[in-house]
Order: sequence, then structure tokens, then C-alpha cells
Amino acid sequence: MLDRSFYDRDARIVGQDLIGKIIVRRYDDKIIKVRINETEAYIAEIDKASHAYGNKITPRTKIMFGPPGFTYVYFIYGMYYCMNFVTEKEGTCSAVLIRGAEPVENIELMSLNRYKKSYNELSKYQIKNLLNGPGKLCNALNISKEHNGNDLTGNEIYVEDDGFSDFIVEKSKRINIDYAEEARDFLWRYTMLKNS
DNA sequence: CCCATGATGCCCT
DNA sequence: GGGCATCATGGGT
Repeated sequence: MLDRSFYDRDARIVGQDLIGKIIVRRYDDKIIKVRINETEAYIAEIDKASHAYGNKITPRTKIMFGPPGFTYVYFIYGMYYCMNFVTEKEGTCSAVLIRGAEPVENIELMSLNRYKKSYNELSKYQIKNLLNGPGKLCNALNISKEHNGNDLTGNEIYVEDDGFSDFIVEKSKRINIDYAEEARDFLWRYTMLKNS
């Protein structure tokens, strides 16, 4: 398991380092593993796309001002949850949004969580769209509001390094933040490019 | 494949 | 009351 010091760094470094790592999700004696392939960094002090732009503390953003290595889970568009990992020391407001992953273990349970259907009943389109978005990922991993503030050094949600490194990390502009003026152009989105 | 649209509720002003 | 770090769907190409 990655320890708290992993998260106690600039969100842009953590965002890149999380690519290729494994999220482990445990509940009800079940286990799910996925490999992260897309992240985005958010740094409140300088980032108009951050929920806490200008270091503004509200009930919702409070968790991001706390110590590193905890989740920030928020509700969006009345329907979906998105999960971030809080980075940097207490008092600094930054986080990494987990935007996408690929299945590693217990794809059957992920399929049931997402579609209420067994994996062998899924269409190609549904398989492709299992984990490729922040809302989809939370749905497949059974993560919602109650997991806001979860300790990533606990046993419900944590990250492992299995040594996989056969890829490079591509940097690009973040998605769906057109309102964020100059922050639109920050290259704070990180995606896995496999060596194939 | 692409694009446009509606769903739906919480947050913050 | 406006807007949102999204997604599924449906129709056109």
C-alpha cells in the first residue's frame, strides 16, 4: 500500500505518479482492483477550475485543506460522484481527480454495480465504458458520498504499486472546465500511453 | 462515428 | 436561482 508520504507532494507530481497504480476497493468481504489510466490535478491557490479556487474553504472543500492521503468525493449534476485523492500537507488545498481506469480484478462485480448485469451479458460498448470516466469509476467501485474523507491508508480504499511500468504518461488539457479562463490551458491531465 | 440534449440535486451566492 | 471536475441516449452521417 502506498503510504501517506506518497500523497504529500505537489498534485501534479502525484497525478502523474498515480498512472499505472492499482486502486484496491474492499467492502462486504469483496475486493475489486483497477489500474488507473487517467487523472487530473487541481490546485486551489492558482486554479480557477478548482472547487476551492483562491483557497476558499466551504463545507464541501474543507477536506482538501486537511492532511494528504484522504479522499475528496463530491456529487455532480444531481446524479454522479467523483473521487479525488487529497495531496500536500495540511493547510494546502490540492487534489487529484481519478478520471479513468481499467479492470484488474473482480470485473464481474464491477459489471453488476454499473449495469446490474453479468459481465458476459455486456455489449462491447458497455465493456468499453465500464471505467472510462470519473462518475463511471465511482459507480463500478460502489463509492459515494459516505466515502468522502476516507483514509487512503485504511482498508476500504487504497492504492498499490504492482510494478507495472510499460507505458508513458501523456500530459494534456483538462476536460469540461471551459469556464476556468487561463486554467483551461494548464496541462494537468495525465493519461497512460501504452507501449504496444 | 459524431453531436446535441436532458436528467436531476446539491452547493454556494 | 444559476451552474456544475458527467453520462446515457438517440438521431444523423
